[in-house]
Order: sequence, then structure tokens, then C-alpha cells
Amino acid sequence: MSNTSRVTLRDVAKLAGVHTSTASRALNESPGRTSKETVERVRSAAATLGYQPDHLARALKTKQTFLIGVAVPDLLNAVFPAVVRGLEAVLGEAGYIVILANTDSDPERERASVRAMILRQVDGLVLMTSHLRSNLTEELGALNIPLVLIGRVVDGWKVPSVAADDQWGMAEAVFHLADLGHTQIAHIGGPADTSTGRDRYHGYLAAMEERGLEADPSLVVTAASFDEVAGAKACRELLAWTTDFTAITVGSDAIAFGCYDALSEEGLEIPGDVSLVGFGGWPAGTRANPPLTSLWMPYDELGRIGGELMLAQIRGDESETEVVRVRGQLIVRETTTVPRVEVASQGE
Amino acid sequence: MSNTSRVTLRDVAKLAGVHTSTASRALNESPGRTSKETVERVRSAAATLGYQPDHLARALKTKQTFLIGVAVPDLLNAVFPAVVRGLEAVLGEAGYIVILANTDSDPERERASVRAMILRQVDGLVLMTSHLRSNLTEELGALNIPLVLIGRVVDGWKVPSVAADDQWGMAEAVFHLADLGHTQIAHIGGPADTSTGRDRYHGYLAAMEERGLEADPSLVVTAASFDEVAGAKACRELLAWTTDFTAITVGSDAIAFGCYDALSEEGLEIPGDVSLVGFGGWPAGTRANPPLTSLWMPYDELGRIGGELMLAQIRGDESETEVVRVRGQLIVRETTTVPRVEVASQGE
DNA sequence: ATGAAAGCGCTAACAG
DNA sequence: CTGTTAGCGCTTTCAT
Repeated sequence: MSNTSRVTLRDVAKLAGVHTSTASRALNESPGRTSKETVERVRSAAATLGYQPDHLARALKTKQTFLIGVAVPDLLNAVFPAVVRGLEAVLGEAGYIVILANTDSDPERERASVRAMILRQVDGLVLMTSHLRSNLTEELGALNIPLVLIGRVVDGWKVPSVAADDQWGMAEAVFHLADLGHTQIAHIGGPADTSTGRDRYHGYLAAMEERGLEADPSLVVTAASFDEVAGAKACRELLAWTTDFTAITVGSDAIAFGCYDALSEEGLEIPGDVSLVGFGGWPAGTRANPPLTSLWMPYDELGRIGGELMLAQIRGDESETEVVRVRGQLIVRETTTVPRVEVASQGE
Repeated sequence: MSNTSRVTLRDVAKLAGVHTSTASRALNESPGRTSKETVERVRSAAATLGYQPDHLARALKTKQTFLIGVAVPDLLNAVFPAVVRGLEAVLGEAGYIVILANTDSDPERERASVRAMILRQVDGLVLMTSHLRSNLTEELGALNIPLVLIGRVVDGWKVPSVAADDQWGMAEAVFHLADLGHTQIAHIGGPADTSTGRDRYHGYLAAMEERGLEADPSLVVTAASFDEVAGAKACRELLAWTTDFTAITVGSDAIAFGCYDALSEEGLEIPGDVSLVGFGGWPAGTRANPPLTSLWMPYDELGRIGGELMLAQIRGDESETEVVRVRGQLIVRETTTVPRVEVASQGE
């Protein structure tokens, strides 16, 4: 019943026989501004009373809440928990605490969440949102609150960001296929209005060109989202159009799984008829049938770096707006092999 | 640069031509305590100025932060993001915001996180911790802060909780196997010091007895944790001891996946030689090879109910300490079939 | 029904 | 180096 009325700074001061303000200084160690002696007395008084400063009161005065708002599109997508974990570790270490909001990839909900967080006076905002256009951009720009973007890069908006090197990654995937002898490589990309979707697509294009391969536009389709059903749907579209390809690169592991279904519906075997390379490197890929070859990216690392960027920004260390790209590595499992030969009939 | 110094209640009051305290009452609608007229004036003043109350200041006075602390053991385990999502949805709806801490299933880190959250004056605490003994129990009991346990039930500690009906679920799994004709059913349980581990084990025992089957103690092993490697290890132990069983029930889908590995190392086929039933019903099970039969539990629902319990408790609606058990359903995929016959040689 | 005054717990000018 | 005085923005007695 009794909430053991918290011990306040006044209590500490009284016990130490000094004024509250002195106690405050002693504890916050305003550099040199206090005699060693009193610092000592106050410290021990605080210790014996088990004094814990009240964050709220302090925040009211200092305008620092030590709260960091984190907006994630979809906690059910395994990528995001990994990022959040990394973030929480780094920020927690520095005394910050993470407040979380799931936006369901809905711009509306996202705006609402961000507003709520700003209202809470968060010291910084980490956005992993998918579709970053909207006036959220300006709204946040005006507020000039420390901001970090994770996973997506927004052009024309100077803000510290960290993301997987999607272009590089997708290029690796294409090279792997090309090295196996594939020349007709399809691409089922993620939504075109996401930077990840776009960047991966560009990586595909660049890699095809680098290998002197034609990126036939009819071999490129776009999934409406990064999940399995969208992936299956997109793959069916592709299949309805043409089967003149021996390999597929995709925008996410989930999309790849969607392809498992769509391909098997058509009686196409992986990798016998079609080789497939996922993107993300989910652990689940190991158990899939067949195990998914995929370009793994260190998502937890994204979170950690994102945390660092946030801390740097709060400290004011912004040497320059930093945009970090991290790279992972291709994990070759069993969905890729040399191309089937029959299709080679069609001349170049 | 300029943080557009937020509009304060004073500004609103001034514009409405009333005192701050009146404005406060008008906005908080202290029932009937204010004339309709002024309420109207203040409201519109607030609207035109775009007034947003300062949570911090309010909290300092009212001792209500509208923050709910949530401690999760491991965000990388797919179960927890689902729960968090449910929680966040319900609590967010009610104006609460979720602050998150990952404890890595480490009692030490857990205590630290919980302390930090309490320091932040959270209005409530949601714990999904695995090993709930420790003095955390008493520490929290003394503080009498609204508390909800999700996923685990701690005996001898009266606190609102919601968890999967583990006993029922595991019994279903056993019944399924028994119906197929299995009589020698092994059990690879989760850690014995978790309520989930124990309850599932008890469910296994009860179901075996109900069907008049002998639960041979040598057919029961315990995994050190709920993950794949612990599962594989435990399964190897079992295999080293005996192969006199035709089916296995396990404490989690991850443990089941570990069994995939351990069984195949011994050249045992699933389900040809050994039938296997997972627990949890992860989506990943669909893609596994073979697709995993598993007892699915609605983890998002756990989160939602947990949120409701928290809200009820905050409101003071505690009719009685509630302990909710939710049930899911068996999803039959391809890891279960009738028992192999050869083993039937050994008499009873 | 409203205004005046006090105070939540802390920090930050300003004197001394 | 320390005490005094204010005040963060809000709610809440207490008078009126």
C-alpha cells in the first residue's frame, strides 16, 4: 500500500547538512565546483539513504528524458527484432531507454506514433519505416530532433542512416548465379517506393550489365510487399508471362519462400529448373526445403550502428551526416546450381 | 535551431482569458466543476494554439507516467515479438507507451532492467521472464506496482498472468500420437525451472496416463534451453540411451528442429522412423523439411490479453487475481504418421 | 465556478 | 565553494 515515499534530494541534503542545490552539484559533479569534502559527505548520505534521482523531475528541468523512440514497421518480420535488439543494447548501455511502436507499415499509424513519441519528449527518434516520403519528412526536419534512419535511405534528406549495402548484396547474388553459368536471370523486387526495393533492383541491373548480361525487362517484376504472399503473387505473374529464365533473384527471403510455392504450382523444381537466391539470410532458410541460398546481412549490426549514430548525434559529434552501409555475405545452400540446358535453345 | 518553444497551458489560459488552473480543469473536465461556457472557450483556445499537454510535468505532479515496462527474455525468439506486438497494440490504444528491455534470459540483466524501469516510474510492469524465482519476486511484491506475467505462471505468487495452456496443449500432442497408434512416446522437455517446461511435461505425463500408456522415465529428457542446439543435444542424449520409441513430443518448435538434426545423424527418418510434434506453431514450420506438425498457440493473443490485464489492474478492476490460460490448436503437417512396426517386437 | 498559491523533485542563475 | 531564489509545466487544495 505505502509506496515508501521515495527519498528525495532534499532528504540527502538534510542528512549531509547542506543545501539541496549543493547536494545536486555534489552528485552531478559539476566539475570542480564543489569541495571534495562535501562531495564525499553528500555521496555517502545518498548511499545510506539509497537515493535514486527522479528522472521525471530532472527531465522537466533539463529537457532530457533519456528516452529514444523507435518505430518499427513490423515486429513480426524477423529482421526488425534483430535490429531492435542491437539498438536496445547500445542505447541501454548509455543510459537511454527504448520506447517502441509498431507501425504496421502504415504511414498513418507511423505519423501517429512519431507524434506520440515527440510528445513524450524523446531525446531521439529511430525510424525503420518503409515508405519514407510523406510530410513526416518535413515535420521532423522542422523539429530538429536527433534522428536516425535504419534500413532505408531517403534521398534528398540529410539524416544519419545505416542500411545494408543492398546494391552490393544483390550484385553478389547475381554474380553467384552468373558464375554458375546463368544468363537469363529474373528479378522479383520489393516495393519500388522503398529504398531497399530500389537499391536491390539497381544492384541487379548493375551486376547484369557488369557481366554483359541483358536484363530483359520482362524478367523483372515487383512484389507489392516484402512478404511471402506478395512474393508468391509476383512470382505467378512472372511465370504467367514467361518461363525463359533459369534463375531468380528476389528482394527478400520471404519473397523467396513465396517463389517456392509459385514455382511448385507450375511443376518447376528448385534448383533443377530454376535457381533461387534469397536476400536477408534468415535462419529459417536453413530448414527450408531445399535450404535457401541467400545473401545474409547482419541486421543486429545495423541496430548497433544505428545506436551509435544516435549517441553521436546527441553528443553533437556530427562531424558530418553519416550514411553507413554494412555488408554481409552470400550463404550458399541448396537452391542454386548450374542452369538447365533445354532453355539454351533460344539464340542470343 | 529554435525548438518553437512549446505552447504551454499558461498560453492557452491567457488566450482564453482565464487562470491556468481554470484552464487545467476545463481541459481535464473535472466533472461539472467548470461552466460549459469556459470549457468551450478554453477548448477552442487550446485548439487554435495547438496545445499539447506536457506529459512530464503532468507526471511529476500526478505520479502517472503512462509508461509500461516490458521485459522480454529474447527478442530473437519469434514468440516474443508476437507477444510484444499484441501488448503494444492494446496498451497503445489506451494511451500507454511501451518501454522495452531485452534481458537475454539473464536474471542479472533482468533485475537491472526492471530496476531501471521502476526508476522511470513506469505505471506497470510486464514480465515474460523465463526463470522467475530470485528475489525479484519479493522486491516487486514490496513495491506493489501493477504487474503482469506473460507466458509463465509462478506458483506461490499471486499476480495476474496469462499463459498458453501448456498442459492442455502437450496433452493434445500426445493424444494425436496415441490416436495414430503410438505407445512409446518420448518427451524432450524445456528447462525444468521454467513453468512452461514443467507444465508441458506434466501435460505429457497426464495424457500418457489418461491413455493408459506407460511414461517410461528413460524416454524423458530435458533440454537446457528452448533453442535448437539444446534440442539437438538433448535428442542425442535420448538416442544414446535408447531408440525404443516411435514418437517424440518436445517443448518447443526450436527443440523439434534440433531433433531433425540429431535424428538424421542417426539415420532415422521423420516421420518414417520417428514421428515428431513441435510446440508453438511457428510459421517456419511450414517450410521445414518435412513440414512440422506442431501445437500452435496464439502468442499475439497472449500479448493482447496481457495488455488487458494490465489495464484492468491499473484501473483497479481487480475483481480477483486472474490467471488466464489460452489454447491454440494442433496443426497437423508431415512429421507424424503411424508408428513403424519393427519395434513392436519387445513385449510389454 | 474561478482565482490564488503551493508544490511535485530537480537544476541553474545569481549572490555572497 | 555554498546558500538563496526561481522556475520547468502542470495539478490541486483552499479560499473566494
